Amino acid sequence: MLAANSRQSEHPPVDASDETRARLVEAAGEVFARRGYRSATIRDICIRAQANVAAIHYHFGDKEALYNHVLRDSLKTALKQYPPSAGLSDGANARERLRAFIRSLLFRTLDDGPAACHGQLMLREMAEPSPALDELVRQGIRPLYELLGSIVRDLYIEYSDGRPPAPRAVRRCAQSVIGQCIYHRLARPVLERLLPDLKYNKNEVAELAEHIAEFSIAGIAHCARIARRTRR
Amino acid sequence: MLAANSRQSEHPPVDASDETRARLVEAAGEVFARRGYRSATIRDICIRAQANVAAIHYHFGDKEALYNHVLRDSLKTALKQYPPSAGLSDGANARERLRAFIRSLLFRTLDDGPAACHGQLMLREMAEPSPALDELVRQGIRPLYELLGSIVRDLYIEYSDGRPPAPRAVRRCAQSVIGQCIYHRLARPVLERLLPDLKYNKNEVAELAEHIAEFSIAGIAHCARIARRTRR
DNA sequence: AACCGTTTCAAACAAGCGTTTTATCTCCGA
DNA sequence: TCGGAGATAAAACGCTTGTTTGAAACGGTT
Repeated sequence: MLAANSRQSEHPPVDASDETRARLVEAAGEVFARRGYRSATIRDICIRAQANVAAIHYHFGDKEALYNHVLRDSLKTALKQYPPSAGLSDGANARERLRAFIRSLLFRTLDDGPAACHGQLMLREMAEPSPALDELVRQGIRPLYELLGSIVRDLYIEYSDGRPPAPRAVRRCAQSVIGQCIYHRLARPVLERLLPDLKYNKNEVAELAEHIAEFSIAGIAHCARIARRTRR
Repeated sequence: MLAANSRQSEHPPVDASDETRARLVEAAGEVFARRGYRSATIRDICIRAQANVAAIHYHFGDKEALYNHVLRDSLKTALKQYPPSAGLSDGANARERLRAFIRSLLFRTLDDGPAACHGQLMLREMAEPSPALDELVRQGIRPLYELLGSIVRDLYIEYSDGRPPAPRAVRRCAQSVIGQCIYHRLARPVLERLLPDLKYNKNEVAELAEHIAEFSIAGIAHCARIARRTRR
């Protein structure tokens, strides 16, 4: 398993211009997303990538290393395509920043285009964490979580007359926001069975984002006002 | 696969008082929840149930049939333990009914006690639907979804001056509620890494339910008031 | 005690899997 | 032209898996 392999000094040849390698990562992303880590077979991946089964060992070492590459790669791609503060002017207020955060999170997790397996991969990581989740949280999720926390805190302060909010209250409101967004990726199979004419095109997702933003702002404002009353 | 097996007239001997069968279902629930359908091995299940590997073929037919039994069984158990209208008096108003719904949903999905694998199994079904999901939605999820829909509709009407609400608006609010609840089961691995001192004991879950209810009532009220303004 | 349907058991089977091996191909510099 | 490193290919290996087999154990009835 962990025995140093004898052929190369390092698993990934740092050489650039590696066509097969890129094809493998892309194909693996689709297969891992569709079937899950365990059910995905390297044979299936290699057929899609038009490569030999041995190519995975040659380029990545083993299946798990390939999976880690795919996970990192898909997160980077998704964050580049849907940055968390997309289309936001510099002096945007908390409400606008929350809207932008929600919109980008929704688009990022619901995107189903080819090679956009990020949402499904993340979902699987949460349903069944792999050793790669630790790094994923540290480098990908924690920054987003803290960004949302600061947005919610600003909103919260706004509605509680400048009083510093309890971290626990802010955290719960932030979780309410994320929950509403991620739900649509998670429950998609159920919602499709419940509402057969369900669609997630660009317009629908944008409207959904608007709803979640309105719903959440009202919720945060309400929680802040309660806090103002009870703390006085 | 589907060939009629030649030994018995029917796979499940309808005989009651079958001890091994019950042990198998219980052990299988734990293993399927922990490892997932694919990664769970019938050998592991049978060791935990102190049974022979052939027992699964004898009692259920095959692995998939066992899984379907486990799924149905865990849903039934969870709904019995946490009924969606627990502790609700007959003339309860919409706010109280929403609170009860949220509380029971949270407890049902977050319960981790032995043989309470319902939450994790459902999560896995949503991350990777199996053929059993269709029936699960029809018999388990749809009734809950419709119950929540009627509660939200009542609340909505209350805040929009008796005007009949748009089904789409009600649906979105209901999804916002469910999303906030299910999130905590889904994101548990992430939240544990983000907030190392996270606990989900009875008190915490009850407080969480209270937060989600307050947050949601404010959100629904806000959406209803917007509708009242724009429809006039 | 003999019988018979039900249940359990140890062992084997066949398929699929990740991985490894060994050989071949492809360039490019000497 | 040769040599050799990088990359690909086909085949096989060893292991785990779900399933099946055929016999043994059990328990009640005649």
